[in-house]
Formats: sequence, C-alpha cells, structure tokens
Amino acid sequence: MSAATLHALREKERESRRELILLAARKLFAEKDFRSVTVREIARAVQVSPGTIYRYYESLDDLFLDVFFAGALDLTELIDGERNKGEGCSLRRFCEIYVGYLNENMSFYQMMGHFMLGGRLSPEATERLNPIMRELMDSIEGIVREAALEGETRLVAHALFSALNGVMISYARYPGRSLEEIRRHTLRLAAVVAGFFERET
Amino acid sequence: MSAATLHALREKERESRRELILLAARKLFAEKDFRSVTVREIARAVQVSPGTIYRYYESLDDLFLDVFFAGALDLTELIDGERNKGEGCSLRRFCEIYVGYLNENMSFYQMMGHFMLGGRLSPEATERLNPIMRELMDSIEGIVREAALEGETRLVAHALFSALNGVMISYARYPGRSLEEIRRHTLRLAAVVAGFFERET
Amino acid sequence: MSAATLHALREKERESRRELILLAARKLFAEKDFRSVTVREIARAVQVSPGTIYRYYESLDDLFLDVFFAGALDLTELIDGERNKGEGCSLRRFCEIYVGYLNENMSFYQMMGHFMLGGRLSPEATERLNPIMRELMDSIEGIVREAALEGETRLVAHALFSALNGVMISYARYPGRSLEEIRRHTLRLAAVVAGFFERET
Amino acid sequence: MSAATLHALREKERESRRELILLAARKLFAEKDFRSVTVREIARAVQVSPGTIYRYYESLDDLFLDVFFAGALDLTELIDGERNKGEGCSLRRFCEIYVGYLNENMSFYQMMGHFMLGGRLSPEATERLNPIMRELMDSIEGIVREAALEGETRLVAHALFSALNGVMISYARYPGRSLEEIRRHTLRLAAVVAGFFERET
DNA sequence: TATGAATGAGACTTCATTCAT
DNA sequence: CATGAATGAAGTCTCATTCAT
Repeated sequence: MSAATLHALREKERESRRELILLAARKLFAEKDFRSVTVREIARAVQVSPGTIYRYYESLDDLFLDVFFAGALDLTELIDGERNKGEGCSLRRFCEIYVGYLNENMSFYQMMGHFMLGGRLSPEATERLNPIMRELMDSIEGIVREAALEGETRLVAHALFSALNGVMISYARYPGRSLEEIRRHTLRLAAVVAGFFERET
Repeated sequence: MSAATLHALREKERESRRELILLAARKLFAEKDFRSVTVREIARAVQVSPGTIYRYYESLDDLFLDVFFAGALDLTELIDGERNKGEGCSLRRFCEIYVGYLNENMSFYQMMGHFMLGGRLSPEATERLNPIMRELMDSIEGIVREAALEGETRLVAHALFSALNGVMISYARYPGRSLEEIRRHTLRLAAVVAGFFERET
Repeated sequence: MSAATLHALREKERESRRELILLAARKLFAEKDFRSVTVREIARAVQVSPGTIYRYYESLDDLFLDVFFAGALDLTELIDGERNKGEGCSLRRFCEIYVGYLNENMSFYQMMGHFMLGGRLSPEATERLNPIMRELMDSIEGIVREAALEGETRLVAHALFSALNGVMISYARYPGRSLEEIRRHTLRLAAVVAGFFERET
Repeated sequence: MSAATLHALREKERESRRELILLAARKLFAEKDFRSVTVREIARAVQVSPGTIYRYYESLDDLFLDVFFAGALDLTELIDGERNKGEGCSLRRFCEIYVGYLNENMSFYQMMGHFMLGGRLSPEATERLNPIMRELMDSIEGIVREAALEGETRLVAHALFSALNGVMISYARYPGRSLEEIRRHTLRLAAVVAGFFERET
C-alpha cells in the first residue's frame, strides 16, 4: 500500500472519529442543557478517554461550535434541497421545514440561542460563522423573493428568520408539555407566521 | 407596639431587603452576561455577605427567577399602561414598546432566553411563572383582539409574542454591532413584523 | 466589642492563617522538589480544603513567591542582626551565616534557584522582589565595605553573593551525601571562599 | 555481508539516530525553559513520532540527562583544549571560558541548576554522572594547581567551580537585562572572582 | 439575623507514556 | 523498527452553598 493511500486512510479514520465525537456531543446536548455537558460525559459517550477529545478538538468551545456549524449546514442543505425540488419551496413549506428541523435538533436550536444570547464568540469563530449564516440567510431570502412578498427582501428574510426562531425559543421548552405537543404547537405557530407573511395584499 | 405590628414591620423590612438584592442583581445582570454573575458579586453590590443572600433566596436560581419575574411584571404594566392611555395601543405600537423594552433590559431578554432554552424550572417556579406569563399573554391577546386580526386570537398572540422574541434573540447580539445599531435594526424588524401581522386582508 | 476591634481581630486571624499556610508550604517545599508540591498537598498539610488556599493566595505561584520573600526577609534580618551586634560582622562570619541559613532552609535556596533559573516572574512579582533583593544586597555590600576589600564594593558584593549561592547550588544536593555531610562541606567551601575574598593584598 | 557487520551497521545507525534526537533536544532546550519542552516537541523537531523517542531513551528524564552529559563533556574538552595550548590556561582565562560557555549554553546551565536543585537522579544516573563530573573537576583542579594557589587544591577547585556556577545562577536571568548585558555582567563578575582567587599572598 | 470563612465537588486541560498496527 | 492514536492520572482553580460564631 502506498504511503499516500495510508495517509488518506488515516485522514479518513480521523475524520470519522471526529464525526463520532460530534454525533455523541450532538446527542448529549440534545438531552440536557448543553452548557452543562462536560468533556468527561462526551468522552464516556464516545467510549474514549477525556484526553482523546482534545486530539480532535482544541477545546470544548471548539466542539460546541462545530456542533453548531454542522446543524447550520444541515439546515441550509435541507432548505436548498427543497427549493431545488421541481416546484420550489413555498414560504409555508419553508416555515414547516425550518421549525420541523429545530424540533428534531433541539441542541442546534439551543446552541443558536446560546450564541445569540451572548455566548462569547472569538473573532475566529465569528469569521467561520459568518459565511455559514450568510448562506442560510441567502436561502431564506431566495424563498422570500420567490414568494413575491412586499418589502425589502433581505429585511423580510431577517424578520421571517427571527419569527421562526422566536417560535422555537418561546415554546420549545414549555414546561409540562411533551415533545409531541411542543412539536404540534410550534408547527401550528409556524403556520400562523407563514400565513401572515404570505398573505396577499 | 403590638406583636402583630412588630411582625408586620419585620416583614416589611425583610421585603425591602429582598428588593434591594433584586435591584442589585438586575443591575449586575444588565452589565454582563447574566450567567457569569456570581453570588459574591451580588453580595458585594448589596454590601452584604454571601450568606445573607441565602436568607432571602433559596438559591441563585431562585434569585434569577425573581429578577425575571420582576421584568415580566414591568413589561406587562408597561403594555397595560399604554392600552389604558386614551386611544389604546395599536399592534404596531405594541411591537415597538416590546422590542424597545427588551433592548433596554437586555438582562430580562437574556434570562427569558435562558429559561426558554432549558434552564431547568422547578415545579414551584413553573407554578409561579405561569400566572405571570398568562397575564402578559392576556395583554398581548387584548391588543391582537383590538387590532381585529384574523384567526384565533390566542394563537395569533402566541405567534406575535414569538416573532418579537425571535427578533431579539436573533439580532440582539449581532457581533460587531453597537447597541444603538442593534436597537435600530431590531426596531425596524419589529416594524416589519407588525406590518405583516396588521395588514388588512 | 467595637466593630473596629472585631475587624482587627479578623485581620489578625487572617494573617495568622496565611502564616500557617506559608509555614506548611515552606516545610513541604523543603521536603521535596518544590516544583512538585501541589495545592492539595499543601491543603492537606494545613488541614484545610484546597479551595481555602485560594482565599489566602491568588495562585500557587503567589504562594511560591511569598515563601521566597519570607526567606529573603529572614535572611536579611539575620545578617543585619549580626552586623548590629557589637563588633560587627566579619566577612568570614557572614559567609558562615549565609550558607548556614541556606542549609537550614533548603526550600529558600531551591526557590532562589528556581527563579534564577528562569521561573517566570510576572512584572508585579519582579516589582515586589526588587526592593527585597536590593536590601539583601545592601547588607552584603555593607559587610564588604567594612571588610575594606579592594575593588568596587557593589561588584564585589555581587561576586560574593554569587559565590556563596554557587556553593549551595553546586553541593547542596550532592547525591549520596547526608544533610550533615553537605552542611559540613558547604560550610567548609564557604570558608575557603571567605579566605580568598578577605585575604590581605 | 556478515551478520556481525550488519549488526555493527545497525548499531551505528542507532547511535546516529540517538545523536540526532540529542541535538534537537539541545537546540530546543536552548530556545526555551527546558522544563517546558515536551516529548512531542522534540519528536516534531527530529521529524519522528513520539513513540520513537522511547526507542532511544527510556524516559524524558533520561534524555535530559544525556543532554546534560553532552554539555559537561563539551565543557571539559573546551577546558582541556585550552590547557594543552602551549602556555596553558591561567585561572583568569579559565573563569572566562567557563562563564562564556555557560552563557552560550544556557540550557546546560539550566539543567545543571535543575539537577543540582533536586531533580531526582536515579542511582544509575548518578553512576553515569560521577565520572563525568570528576573529570571536569580534575581539569579544574589542574588549573588550580598550575596557578599555585594556596590551600588544598581539590577544595579550592570546588570553591572556584561553585563560585562560577553561582555567578551564572545569580545573574543569568536577571529580569530586564538583555542577553548581552548579562553576558557582560557575568564575565565581569567572573573576572572579580578570578581576581580574588589568584591574588598573590 | 448577619457574617464570611471554609468547603469540596467538579470543570477544563496537559502530557509522558504505551501499544496495536 | 516506526508510528501516532489513545490513555488517564494529575494539575490548577472556581464557586454555590453551608454553618459556627
């Protein structure tokens, strides 16, 4: 086997290990307040020693960020996939998909909230985050444009994005409700929001 | 002086101490990320020992909650005040007031986000929180009803509440923007949201 | 009891606790390579929890420094005490005292070595250290002057100080020798050094 | 090729690898506080994996020791070279060479300090160290004898060796001074020491 | 009732060393 | 023989909370 192949294999193995850690972290974050997840817990979940985590991520914050980025990418792909599906993606459908995804990826929404709430972002992190968020926003703007809404499309995209985030933030943890009830309520609210945004003038 | 009076005085004294702590905490929370405020900092701000805090609040979380409740009450009063002012409160005006308040009370919005994001709420806390949130929602519903919007008013109130929270969550900490820029942008988005919600059919 | 007295008592109590920690640390440092002494060990020695150490010292380095400073002060006092004793302090006697002290306070000499060897000193630490070392050097220079040695007295003081430190550094840990043997050898070398320095021209 | 030759070749290869590691370590130690050099750093410098280091050295301490031994040998050779140069090596010249070498090999002086300060020496290490130090001391004693100093030559050699080490220990890291200033000051002090030691009676 | 010193669990992180490949 | 991923013990330090005074 050539050295190049060996190296490629290693790289792949490394990538898949990293993925494994990422997945375990995502799962853990989903199960409890993600701020309280410890390195040891993650290590235990991946069946690996704490030190190993640091072979793949410089710090816990780094891992946090990657979990978040992974979510944002997923989401963007999901939306773009829908837009490229024959008849395009109606605003209503977008709202459904977006809130649906957040319901199934609570940790993503938690982290979004965390960073939005003031979780310090290093300049490097901000630099990595910006293009990802811009891409997501571009997708949303595309949908807004296709829906031929009134107003400045970028601004409307921001407002729509905000409103849907707000639906989740406000009701995703409503005390005393089951996940299924929450899912139903947030989707219903998403539909209400969609209704107001796409209403003909 | 009767024992009852003495007791009443004591109660009052106690209440005012509690208030003092509350105020100091609110101020501190407003100054920095509220999750990083320590008991000692609060104690120092009130010029009291850490132990004393625990005579008035069972735990730090308890104090957090109270700060949050105080904000929610403020907000409700603010809105009701506006509604009772002669010509009532338009939906547009409400959006402005709501987002304006959150801009000036970042700690309130932070805590709201915190609890919504999964900050565990004990059953007792939930029990205390519920009527307060219900009252706030009642006020919002009143505004929705007065605006004669289509749809189930409670649901629309939820959607509106969500959308405005979302505006803050999504843009209140936009990296690289000044507080004034954020204020402007969030108010603008609030207006966009208001525009979609109150649009005639 | 007045508040002032109470406060004074507290201050005193605090000071004595700090002293206790200092002493325990000095003892521990003397017993083993001082770099390997941990916070937990010190805490155990003082019969206190690790956290408590941090009530008295900002960091372990801080404690290290204080142990060192305490030694330097002790030493300076010891020398000055001797100089003020009637007939003054001969150079020979000084060498004996200096090396004697270092023999009985191995941790002091270890820390001196540590800092001299490159243990980073923060600017603040340097600022605290400088006057203390200057005072020690002043004392030594006084002895040199009284001994009417040839040459620039400050430079000669430096050379003498260096030579005695070197005696300790070079022989205080000679493998396979008992403390008593080391003591004897270093004192003998100190006498040799004294002999060369005070020799009449 | 005979098996014996093959074996010899292997041995040679092994020896040169060991040398390579040694050199890289010396270089690294010279660049920064040697106690902070990690196995991984050394491995990276030699372009070898960390595990490989352990095929050549039992432990990091072992490598430290070898670096130190290499320095001591260098130094001995340097001195002997000077002594065998026609007119021999005056005590003054020796002091200059010794302190000069230490200035240019800070890591050597650091390690000397480290071991002298209590860096545990295993019995085996001590056994390896002893003849090397003895040889160095023999050289110094030779110089002392040639300078026709008074006193027991071995003892005087010890005192001289100590004094020069002390000059370095005491001033090689003087905070706020440049390497050149340190070099000048230590050489000056070495000259002062030489002056006292070689003074005619 | 107020104090504040003490607690101690637990967080992140580093790094010499091992061992399967 | 070389690799380098994995280990896991150990380190420093923080902070909500308790409790003797």
